[in-house]
Amino acid sequence: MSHMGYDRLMTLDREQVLRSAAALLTRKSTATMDEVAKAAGIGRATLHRHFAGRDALVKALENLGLQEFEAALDAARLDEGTSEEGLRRLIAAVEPSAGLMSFLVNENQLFEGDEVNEGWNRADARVSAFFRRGQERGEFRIDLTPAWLTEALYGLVGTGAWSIQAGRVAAQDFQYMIVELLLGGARRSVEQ
Amino acid sequence: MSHMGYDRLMTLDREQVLRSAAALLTRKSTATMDEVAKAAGIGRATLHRHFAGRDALVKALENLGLQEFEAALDAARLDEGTSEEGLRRLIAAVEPSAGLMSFLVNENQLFEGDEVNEGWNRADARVSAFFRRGQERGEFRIDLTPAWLTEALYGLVGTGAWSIQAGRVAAQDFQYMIVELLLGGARRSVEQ
DNA sequence: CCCATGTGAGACATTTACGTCTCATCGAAG
DNA sequence: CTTCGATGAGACGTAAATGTCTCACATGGG
Repeated sequence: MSHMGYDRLMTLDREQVLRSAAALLTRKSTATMDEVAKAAGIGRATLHRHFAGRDALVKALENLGLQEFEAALDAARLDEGTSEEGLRRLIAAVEPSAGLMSFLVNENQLFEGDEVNEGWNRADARVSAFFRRGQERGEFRIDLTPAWLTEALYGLVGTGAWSIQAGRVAAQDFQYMIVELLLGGARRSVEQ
Repeated sequence: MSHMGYDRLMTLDREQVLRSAAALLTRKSTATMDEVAKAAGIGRATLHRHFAGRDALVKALENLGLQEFEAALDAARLDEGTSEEGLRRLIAAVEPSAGLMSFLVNENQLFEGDEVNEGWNRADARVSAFFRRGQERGEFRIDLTPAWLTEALYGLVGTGAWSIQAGRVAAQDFQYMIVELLLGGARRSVEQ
């Protein structure tokens, strides 16, 4: 077997290339195909053999990110236990993909009407439904819309990933920082 | 008088060009100089007369954003009243510049070691000091570092601006969404 | 009325990244 | 050993954006 058009099965090579591309593009979203290739330790020609062009590469990254995020949603088992427990599991499951998600969150500005977007709409719906469920259970406040909480979750994950990457916060605090801020906010409450 | 090198005084023309450039680049960070010019309703040549090149344009935007953010910090009078009141004033004061800040937050990834960065370090220090002061007063929880709260504030402002721009949340909710999430989080607390 | 300044339109050369191609090499399977 | 396939290096041609330049126009002041 070798590399083929289908993207369901992907060789380890292809996956590793995507990994390093994600790591690079997270830091420098305008990186050249040549830089991407060098970062992956392969030649530019080989990169083009794997991905028809830059668009194809970005689309592959979107698919990978979406795939990982949906896997995280599955792994988080959002409907088990309290909403807080579900959220903690989700952030924990998402942490390995945070860098990639950070890139995609900032990049998705450009894309519209793609079929990829449909996939993200599904994921968004799952997150949004999770927050709504939490509201209905009385575990989440109802004056913040599920849509906003969803966006805020993405934003905080991206910010967290970038802050760690920039060395401004400690990597080990990723989950705690995000979950605690998202759940409890900065205000010091009596019940704590 | 005409346009001159100094940037402290700037003609209304220059300022308006920067405004529209910010509005465009917030939506499409890779917009062409030609697109920026057309968005500003001027010719590409004129744009180049005002700003030596794309780098100069971006740097001018950074200066404008920094200037506006520092003005917002001043206007917020962070040391008056409770920390919560200060934060509310800051978010309110920052709202008009949220789009520009959203652009800069995502763009600043690239720049390092500039003199602009020094300006942002000053601003960061002010925000961070504000959170630290709130902690010392017992108004903010101490298990979230001032550095992280600062980053989260930037991230949430950017996310809020983008979410509104994308039509996913209502513009009128900007301040409330950010302040309430940043302060109180999503958890429904007994005391409310 | 005339002139000076700023402007828009567009031509032009340059740069840069892209995408394609060729060719020599390396490695593994037969 | 031989052969087939994938790779790296690099040489192209191409497309797009940039930055500079010229020129005609228009507007406003002297």
